[in-house]
Order: sequence, then C-alpha cells, then structure tokens
Amino acid sequence: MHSPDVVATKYKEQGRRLTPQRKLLFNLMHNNESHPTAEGLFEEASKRMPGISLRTVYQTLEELSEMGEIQLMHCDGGAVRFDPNVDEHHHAVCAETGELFDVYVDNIDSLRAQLPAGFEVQNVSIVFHGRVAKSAPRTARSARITTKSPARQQTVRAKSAKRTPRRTSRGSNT
Amino acid sequence: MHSPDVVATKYKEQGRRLTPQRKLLFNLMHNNESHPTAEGLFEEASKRMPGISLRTVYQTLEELSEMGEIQLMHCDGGAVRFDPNVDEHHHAVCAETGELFDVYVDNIDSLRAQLPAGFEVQNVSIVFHGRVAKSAPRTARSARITTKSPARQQTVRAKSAKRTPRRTSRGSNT
DNA sequence: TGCTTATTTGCAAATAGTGCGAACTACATA
DNA sequence: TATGTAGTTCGCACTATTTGCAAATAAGCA
Ligand SMILES: [Mn+2]
Ligand SMILES: [Mn+2]
Ligand SMILES: [Zn+2]
Ligand SMILES: [Zn+2]
Repeated sequence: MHSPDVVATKYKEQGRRLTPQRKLLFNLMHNNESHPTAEGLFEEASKRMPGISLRTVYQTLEELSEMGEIQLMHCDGGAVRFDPNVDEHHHAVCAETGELFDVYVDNIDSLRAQLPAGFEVQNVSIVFHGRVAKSAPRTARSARITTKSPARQQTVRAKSAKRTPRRTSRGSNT
Repeated sequence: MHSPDVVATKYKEQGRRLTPQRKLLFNLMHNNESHPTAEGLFEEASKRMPGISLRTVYQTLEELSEMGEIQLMHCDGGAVRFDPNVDEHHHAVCAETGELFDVYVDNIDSLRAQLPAGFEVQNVSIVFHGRVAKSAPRTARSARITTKSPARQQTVRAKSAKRTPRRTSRGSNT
C-alpha cells in the first residue's frame, strides 16, 4: 500500500472525499504487517476515534482493495485478513497464535504440478502452516528452517517426510 | 477416505452406530472428487433420503474428519469444502466455476522460501488459482499446462509468465 | 421384545459480512 | 464565509455458515 499521502491523492483524483475516518484507516494500514481483520482494525481505529463504525472500516477496506492498495486473504476460514503488502508474496501461519507472516518464495516456477487438463494458472498462493519455535532458540539444530533476517534462504522441509502412505481408494489402486 | 465398508467397520469399533444416514453419506463421499460443501452434500443426500437433516450432514462430516477419513478446506472464504482425498495433495480452483481440482506436486521441498526466524513448517498448502480453458479443447496448443491424465508433469507457469500463447512445448513427453 | 444410549433433528444462537437508506459532511462554488 | 450537493458514515436489518442444545428417535445388545 502506498503512503497515506499518496493514497489520499489517489482518492481525490477519483472524486472520493478525504474524511477523518479514511485518513485514520490509511495510517493504520500503512506498513501494517499484522494482517488484521476488519474487526481488529476497527478496534485499533476505535482507540483513536471512538464512535467510528465497523461498517465504515469494511467500506474503506473494500475501497482500498478495489484500488489495488491492499489484498484480501482468506486463510483459515475465519475472518478475512487484510494485507497492505501487494507484492507477490506468500504466508506462514502460526497454528498457535494465528499470526500471519509474509514469506517470499523465489522459485515458484520450478514447481512440478500435475494440473488438470486445460487449466490456466493465473496465480499461485502458498501457505506454510506451522508454528514459531517457542524457546530452544539457540539449540543449533532449531535453525533448520531459515532465519528471515540475514536474507538467507532455505529449502523448505515440510511434513513431506513419510506420512503413513495412506493408500485408500483414489489413485489407480484399491 | 476408505471404502464405505471399511469406514463402517471403524465406526463400529469405536462404538458408533451404523445409521442409514451415515451409510448414505459414506457412499456419497467415497471417491467423491467434487470437494462438496456441507450444503451440496446435503442436497445430494436429500435426493436419496428426503428428510435427512443438514445438521446430520455437518455432524457426520465432523466425525469423518476427526477420524482422519476426510479433510477440510477453506479455500475462498465461502463454505468449507470436504475432501475424501487425504493423501498429500494440493488444489487448483477455477475462478469461473469455483470447481476444485486435486493437484499433485512432487517437489515442494525444493521451494526456496524466506520464512520468519524460528518458524517450524509442519505442512504446506498450495492453491493454483486460474481457470479451465473453455473452448479450444483440441487446438493442439491448448495443452500448454499439463494433461493430468497421462501422468505428465509440467513446470508451473503462473502469472509470472508473459502471455506468449505460442509456446507449443507440450511435445516434450512421450 | 425391551432397554439403554447413541443419533437425528429442529431451532436458536454465533460469526462474519453485506444491503439499504437516513443523517451527515467534505469541499467546490458563489 | 455561506450554501448546495453529492459522497460518506452509520445503524440496523438481513444473509450465509456453522455450532449449541435438548427432545424425540432408533441402533444394537440382552
Ligand atoms: Mn467458513
Ligand atoms: Mn469469511
Ligand atoms: Zn502478507
Ligand atoms: Zn482435494
């Protein structure tokens, strides 16, 4: 999402008005990496502007989405989460806290997928489900996954292990 | 999901009773590749057993899920879709029809992702958003993406591509 | 056949939004 | 600065999904 000022300008250019509610929401969403829900954003906004309506929050989020300033995410079936980061990126969800983190994947094109015949892929979304290691921060072997900070990358090591080969109906087998 | 008979046996072993409703639902879910919603399954079930309750459908789906016989999917924020395929697989969603297709990806481990520090990945889910090519079914060049049937695989070519619908690369295989 | 208890069902309630219109106000204009 | 008007806000009803609850029903065993 662009800076509040830039968004404000875009709003005016489109004949939209700059209301205190909108300005506040622009500020709350800008650089917001928490992927808040409408309700969560509403609570934050209410602190600064008691009386603001949840309806207005939904409304403004919808506008920002239509303007391409934010993205919507349906991750776990709960409330939609709004993301001011519209760059191509993916997410990691902590099963414990529900926190959402941005994840950049640079070689999606290398995936070998058996897509249905005639299916034209427009966009791929990847969600890494897991959890943030509570303690054991320096156990040496806990750093298998990647430390985001040093811009270091690492091959994913998901559950892909050897889950009991559930050979039921589906495949050609019986 | 195991065959209706096997599931029935598991039910008895757990002290659960075999009711006509459950038997019907086992049959409707077995080998069902449509990833139905509770409501959709309820409609199907109602044809065969008028009067069955939507509540019972939800109930039974929950049981099957707890028993590991089916999987739940929250894909677009709408109703949950139930999947009797519990093998490790992913999905392709047609933006037009909402249809869900199973997609097998065999090299997830090769993804280079910048995960947050200390994040332990337990499972990765990939969703290919796109659409099934309407017409042009046999135009020879329409097979760019992969024909699921011949167990042929293809490198994903998501939106990252630059729309060059002329690449007749599908001949690479036998 | 009867009993006991699991199951089914109808209905209320919870979630997460959306549709609508009356009241309100940003802001261009005089 | 006052005024007009169309864009906004906001409350509220209403939809869509799903879950909670308890009375009515019915498997499965003695
Ligand atoms: Mn849902
Ligand atoms: Mn939702
Ligand atoms: Zn994000
Ligand atoms: Zn599936």
